[in-house]
Amino acid sequence: MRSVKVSVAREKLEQDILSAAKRLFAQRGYGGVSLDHIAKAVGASKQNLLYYFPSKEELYRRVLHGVLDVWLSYMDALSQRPDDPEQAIREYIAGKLRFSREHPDDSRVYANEVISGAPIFAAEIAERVIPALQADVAIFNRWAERGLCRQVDGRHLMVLLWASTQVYADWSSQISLVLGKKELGDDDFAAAEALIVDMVLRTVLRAPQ
Amino acid sequence: MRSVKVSVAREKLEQDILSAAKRLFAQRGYGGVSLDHIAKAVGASKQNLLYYFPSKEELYRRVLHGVLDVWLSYMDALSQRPDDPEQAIREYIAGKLRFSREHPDDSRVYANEVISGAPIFAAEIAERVIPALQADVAIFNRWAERGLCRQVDGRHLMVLLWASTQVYADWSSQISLVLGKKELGDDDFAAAEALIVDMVLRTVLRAPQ
DNA sequence: TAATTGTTTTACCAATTGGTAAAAACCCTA
DNA sequence: TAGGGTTTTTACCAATTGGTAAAACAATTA
Repeated sequence: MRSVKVSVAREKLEQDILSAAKRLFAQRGYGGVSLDHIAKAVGASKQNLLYYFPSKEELYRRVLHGVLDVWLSYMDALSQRPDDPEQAIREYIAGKLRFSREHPDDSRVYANEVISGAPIFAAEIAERVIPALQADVAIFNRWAERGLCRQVDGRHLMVLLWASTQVYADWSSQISLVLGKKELGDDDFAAAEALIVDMVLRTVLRAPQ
Repeated sequence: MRSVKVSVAREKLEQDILSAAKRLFAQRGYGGVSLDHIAKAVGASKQNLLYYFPSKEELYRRVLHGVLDVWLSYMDALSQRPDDPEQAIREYIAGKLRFSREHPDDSRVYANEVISGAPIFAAEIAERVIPALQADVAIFNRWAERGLCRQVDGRHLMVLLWASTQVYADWSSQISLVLGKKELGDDDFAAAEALIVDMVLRTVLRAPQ
């Protein structure tokens, strides 16, 4: 039976810490960030931060957990339209690009962890990502069986979809240079979406027009 | 007029340091690696390492420079076959996947740097990568003019090619989980190549069969 | 208001960080 | 074998690292 007011204030600071930590981990990776950096970013002391999170690794784990929540929430588009591959694929790609646009730091934290071999993440990926992926692969297979789409290796296709959408978050600094802009805009994401959708539909659909 | 023998020994250790540093930076990022880590990895002392490289940042710069050399060396496949888009694209994709296969640490160092906003790399990317990219884009445009291929946004297409090939180095830990293997094999890279080539050719070529 | 609980601050700690200075060891050539 | 340059080691350094212990402060409730 805890007090509501205290709980709210506590939750607020806890969230502030988590989001500051996410931003910094995204930019510099786990080893490149100190508790002091994070503490200063939220205007608290390192010891105060350690009151909320017992260790740096535990804080990082919490960040990762939240990142994975967001990541997975953009992954169920395929199952929403079980009878319409074209629309399902369109929405999946649009959703993943929206994720890159709206949650670039989540994408970067995820990428950093995976690049370093997912030392902390591996178990959670195996438990949460792989089943979601297998569900999506199964959907492709069912479409193929019903003649709604061509037979494809769903696993490699999903990898390609992840790669080509998340790159617009993770590599935004380089893509900006490539496009000659300070940062990516709506038009750039629209162009990316058009290209990726076009490519995937051409490859996956049975009868492209 | 420097002594040959000394120079060879020196070069050897210098290369050892560079490659150990590359491996560690690839795995943990710049901030996650200490000079002591690198020194111990090559069996030398930190101070000895600082005799060869004046500072950690300078060592990192040297690593980045080498990485970019390798990266760019896989980027000129398009210009090798100026009259045959299909073969040029096939070879470009095969080459980039070979890069992921043979130089995964180079790919990861590159990715880490770009993800963190390319604080040190930006200038060199602008100087060396962008021109190479523009050359490739120009090739696509010329093909389109001559009716050899469909009109596409070469910049986004190149981004997609980078993303979908390098992901097999940077995300190998996650892709292994997805494929249910301990590590990626020849067959996986072959499957990836088939899918990517298929998709790109379908999209880019004027008359797909 | 007193006691209790929850939160923040102060004071530490040993280990590690990137880096310097100088002495010592090594190696080649005159 | 002596000297001179090159390389490595030893000895430091101040700052920062993640983390602990306890005191001080604030808020809530009996």
